[in-house]
Amino acid sequence: MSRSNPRVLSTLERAGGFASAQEVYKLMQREGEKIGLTTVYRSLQSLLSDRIVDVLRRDDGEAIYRLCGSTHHHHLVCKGCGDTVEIEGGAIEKWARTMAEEFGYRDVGHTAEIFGLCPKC
Amino acid sequence: MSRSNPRVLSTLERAGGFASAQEVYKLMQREGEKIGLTTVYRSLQSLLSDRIVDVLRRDDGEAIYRLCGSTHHHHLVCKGCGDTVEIEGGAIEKWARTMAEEFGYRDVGHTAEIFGLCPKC
DNA sequence: CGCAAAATTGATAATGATTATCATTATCAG
DNA sequence: CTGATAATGATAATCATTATCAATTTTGCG
Ligand SMILES: [Mn+2]
Ligand SMILES: [Mn+2]
Ligand SMILES: [Zn+2]
Ligand SMILES: [Zn+2]
Repeated sequence: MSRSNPRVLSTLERAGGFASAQEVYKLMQREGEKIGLTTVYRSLQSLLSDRIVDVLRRDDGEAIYRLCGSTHHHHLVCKGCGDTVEIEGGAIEKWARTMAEEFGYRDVGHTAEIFGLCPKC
Repeated sequence: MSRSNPRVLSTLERAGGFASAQEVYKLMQREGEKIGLTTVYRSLQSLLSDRIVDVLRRDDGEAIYRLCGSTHHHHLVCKGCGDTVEIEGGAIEKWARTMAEEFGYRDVGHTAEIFGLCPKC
């Protein structure tokens, strides 16, 4: 299919935190990199399916990406400022396995996210 | 500035779980209700700011709404046929509260979903 | 009741992110 | 080198959401 363009990953690293496809694209343009918006979208999708990056949604619905730690984890996201904490999800993992087994589901995965207002907000 | 059209809330109630603005609109059309898409969007926004409904995002970014008070539950979804089971989330609720408290987050909500292959698939 | 101000409505257009096309270009195996 | 295959990116299409704005309904008061 298609591989991720390494310059996209490098740019996302340099960005530090979360960045949208549009933002990564503009960043690369500003730094004189010659790349197409399509390639940025494709690369981020590829990084996502390879679990190299995480994706979240801004309040306006725009998808934002960030480098992901290697271990499986979940997020505690601030509704106010978007600040994010990576948290451990042992209880969730067990819950997902238990529920799946109870209803005979196989090949099971899950999503879980907590959102609220951080201490600063 | 503008109030929620009560028929929108009534339709969201009847829908049972989550529904997007587009879905609420189509539902009302199918049932012969005369209403504009704009009013549906406006009403859901109003219900949101009045804390009558919660909003979440689908994977594709579409905003979905649900009644705040309705019985809270989670879903076990089949990746093959789309069949869905509503499941208890007690373990999740506790996990969410614990994590939020640990990091000082207030006004906390969460999302959680399990997906896999159902016995038939 | 009249009637004008204010609120609601909804058709329509505009916005903006994301995705689909598809021809061009780069890369690779033999 | 050469044909095949993969990557690229300009462009157009999609689609949810939001902005406009004129028409309609409701409200409040003499
Ligand atoms: Mn997990
Ligand atoms: Mn829950
Ligand atoms: Zn915050
Ligand atoms: Zn199934």
